[in-house]
Amino acid sequence: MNSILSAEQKCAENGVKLTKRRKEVLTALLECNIALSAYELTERCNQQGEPAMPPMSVYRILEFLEEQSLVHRLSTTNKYIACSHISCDHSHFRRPQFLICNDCTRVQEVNVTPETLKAIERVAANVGFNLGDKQLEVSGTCSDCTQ
Amino acid sequence: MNSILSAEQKCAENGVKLTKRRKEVLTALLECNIALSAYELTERCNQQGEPAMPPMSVYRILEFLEEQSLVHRLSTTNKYIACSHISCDHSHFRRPQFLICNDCTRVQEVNVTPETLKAIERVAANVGFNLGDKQLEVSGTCSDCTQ
DNA sequence: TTATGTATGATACAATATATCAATAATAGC
DNA sequence: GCTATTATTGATATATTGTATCATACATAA
Repeated sequence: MNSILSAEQKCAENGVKLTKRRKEVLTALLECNIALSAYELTERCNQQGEPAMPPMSVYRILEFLEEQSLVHRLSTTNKYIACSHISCDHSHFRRPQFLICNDCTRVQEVNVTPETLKAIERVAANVGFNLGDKQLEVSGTCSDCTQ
Repeated sequence: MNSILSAEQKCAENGVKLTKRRKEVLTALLECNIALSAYELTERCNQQGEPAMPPMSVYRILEFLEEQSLVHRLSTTNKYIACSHISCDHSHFRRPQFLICNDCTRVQEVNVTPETLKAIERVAANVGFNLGDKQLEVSGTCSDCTQ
């Protein structure tokens, strides 16, 4: 649970706090290591002995964790996943590119390459569109499921 | 409403039918020219004089229209938009890339370029991931909203 | 210690999506 | 044309997901 320490530190730097409840949610996400919906995550939290966590709180906390870049929201699936870079030092990553497996639902986080970004930007610029995205989500079949 | 004719023809070729109800839904989408949620679309359909269309039917019909590539589902926003190529002859387009404006919600459909696809595939292949996606969705600011 | 802001609890409800079965319409085969 | 079969729609119930709101607790600074 080194990640929790890093997360705590990161929050401190931003002048916000990783409270007990927030830790619970982040820990649940880190432990399961897959993408979960808000309600699935609520269930997980409530399987621990802690006082019951209502979905409303989970939504609020997820919003907070996302602002702190501790979790990512996958908008194509409406699920949340812990950032795979929590324990890394350097705070400036390239935009994330999520590879979502249609079979096992596993999600891998890699970096959008400059070439990809450039290629997408070029097409957008053709019609005067300004890219504002922070992330890319694509689905397919992961290595485990490609036999 | 040339598009409706093309759509009818396309369905005929596939051995399926563009029924009255399906036409209603497709027409509503074509007329408004923006992306709508299933329920928003339901409302639109029910503003016409036709017998009330329940949401359940709209969901079913949207599924059908999507299979026929007459409408696209934007998974990042959970909305539907008419394909901008319904009246085109050539049936084989490149995968669509949707440019979703965060300000006015307008959606432009362009084609994913081979370079983009290649760039994304390369990164995916690095971790043994097989791309299965049919479309790309990115958000930002459209030309109208960029003053 | 009081005031102020932040975080959480507790409910209610809105919005979105699916399951299921009955009724109707279309079509093929006779 | 008539019946068996399938496809489509109607009708209803319910599951799932997400937000609004106000009260309470908690921390921190003055």
